Amino acid sequence: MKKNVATIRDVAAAAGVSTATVSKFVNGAQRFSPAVEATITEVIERLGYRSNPLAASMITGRTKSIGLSVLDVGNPHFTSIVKGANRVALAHGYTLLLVDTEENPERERPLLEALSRRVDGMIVFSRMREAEMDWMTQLGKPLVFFGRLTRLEIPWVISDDHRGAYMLTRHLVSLGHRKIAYLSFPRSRRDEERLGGIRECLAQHQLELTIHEGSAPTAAEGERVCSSIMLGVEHPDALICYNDLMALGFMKSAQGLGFKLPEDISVAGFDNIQYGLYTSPPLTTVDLQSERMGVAAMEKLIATIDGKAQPAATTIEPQLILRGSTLKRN
Amino acid sequence: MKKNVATIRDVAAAAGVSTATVSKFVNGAQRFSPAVEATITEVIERLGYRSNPLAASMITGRTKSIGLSVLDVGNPHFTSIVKGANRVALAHGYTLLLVDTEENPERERPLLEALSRRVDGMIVFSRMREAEMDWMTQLGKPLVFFGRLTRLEIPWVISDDHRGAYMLTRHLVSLGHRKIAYLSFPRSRRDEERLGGIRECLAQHQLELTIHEGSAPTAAEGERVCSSIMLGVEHPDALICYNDLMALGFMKSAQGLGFKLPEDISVAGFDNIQYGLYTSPPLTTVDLQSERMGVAAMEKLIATIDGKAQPAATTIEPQLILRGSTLKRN
DNA sequence: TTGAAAGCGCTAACAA
DNA sequence: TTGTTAGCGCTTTCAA
Repeated sequence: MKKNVATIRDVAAAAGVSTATVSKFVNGAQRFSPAVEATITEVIERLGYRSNPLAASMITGRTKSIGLSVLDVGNPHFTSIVKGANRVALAHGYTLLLVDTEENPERERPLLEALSRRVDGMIVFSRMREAEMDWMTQLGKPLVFFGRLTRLEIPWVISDDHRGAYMLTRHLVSLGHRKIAYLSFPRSRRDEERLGGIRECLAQHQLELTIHEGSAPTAAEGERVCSSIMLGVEHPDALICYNDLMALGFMKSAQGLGFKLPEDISVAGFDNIQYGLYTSPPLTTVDLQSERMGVAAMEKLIATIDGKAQPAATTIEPQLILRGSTLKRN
Repeated sequence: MKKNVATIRDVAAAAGVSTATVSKFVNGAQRFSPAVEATITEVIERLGYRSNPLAASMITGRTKSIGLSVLDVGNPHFTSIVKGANRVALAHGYTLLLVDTEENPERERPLLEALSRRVDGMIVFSRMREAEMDWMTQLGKPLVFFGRLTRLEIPWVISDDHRGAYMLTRHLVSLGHRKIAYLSFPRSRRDEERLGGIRECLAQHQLELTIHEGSAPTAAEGERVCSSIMLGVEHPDALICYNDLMALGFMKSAQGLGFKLPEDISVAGFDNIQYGLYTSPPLTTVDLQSERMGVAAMEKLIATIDGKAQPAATTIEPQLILRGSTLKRN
């Protein structure tokens, strides 16, 4: 596997035309005389010529690739976002530059700064607070952000977490639950929105909320906190988890402790990851439409790159998915 | 967010030195007089100069990015590979260009051909047969392939699927299973290796194998085929699935049909995806070490790029993970 | 230690 | 319709 890659000059020379002509031909920029067209086609084929995209990008300033930064591709929520974004990118001829910051905020800035020079735009999922994000707007590239922004002029895409949480809580209350607890993940900006939705609903019913703090949005963390939630003086009769992964871990651990689900406690999460379908009982959840979020973000970014005006914010409506992990109390 | 990006010339002019000097300084190519060093440092800082990686790549021919092509990021097996590969890439200063071919073979070639011009090397997961892959070696970039190759001179990384299948089957036989079935996925090159391992073991015990063909490596497919496997004249007492996803779907569906697992049928898969832990019963599986495969592939590729000699093949040993979905017969 | 100059492979006016 | 020319921003001999 070695070099000898044909350049546009080789093609031009072999075809007896100028490089400009070849360039225009390759980019389909105009029409040509049949003779020239035939020759160039033949020469390109024979030499196996392919335009060097780097050289082209240098001049046009467009790389036809888009940076996507997520917190953890291993989390199905983010994986779905990547899927959705990738599909749209592909359809528009863009390639995805993936960055997985692995929930490490220090990593984000240098990674994104480097990335920004190689892409036409970026889609960013971050744990940073808005006050620490000003540098992003200095990057000189179109951006789309996952999450609500109040000050920075970056278009964003969000799911309506508050509403989703409200819907879920309301359902739990209507099932007769009175001792509702929330397993939180305060590091996430979405945590407080979910908490807000839960609180709003509980307040309307004069119910209390118990909060247990989680320190990672993972199944392992759900397992870890389970005993402290379930083996206190009085355990909740329903637990809302920050996400499905935590719910999965919690359920497993609770069952290991001898609790019957959903009889002893109803459990629900957020994200509607596929794997919530395969637990026993299957997991009630709020579908945040992860893949659609990815699609929406990528569409918005590409439209911005193409100079089409875009509404700054896109909100995606969640859907409550009822399954066996939540049960009516009597 | 607009242009006004400082170039190396701006820095050189402002610092009163040549662009060559700035270039060498930025790349740490040599030592400088304190005066020059101080000035350049200051000017770079003041102008917010960052080297344009595209321009640099044009000359050096190195992009510091690596293409990774997988069949479906949504499949946890591939997600883990991406995780592993990404971690190594990051540690070596490389960025990942992700390609998700979505199990669509026609897509692979054009995608990889385009990709090859923007990266220093590629790691490829493909459903293509070796006979159709010659064009890959023409790409002029270092490659690493996931899967065994006999003719092409591309380094590869594999898990020992044959051995993994053998181990699993042997365990099932030792548990007393006699009517073993395999839910296959013939489109995958690894399917026959797994099949081979199963067959070898069963032959040693004079046992028959029933094969059910699956058409997608997904949970949905596992659900779909369940009834035809379980509701025939006589159902198997153990089912090995091509992968964990199919096993997850199968188990759910079987339980829906009223079967008790693992009493009525033992089920096992391949990959050791995280979610096999959260089913009831949890899934027995063969851990193919997905993340380690990603790590190995990336390490091998980077070593190749760096001109370090590498053994052509790396085989990763699988590990049998026993959980509740397989049970002793009596 | 520093600089001059020659490109890397391509595109984009502008002319012809 | 085709060609000339002037770079894009950077690295790299080679000479000073």
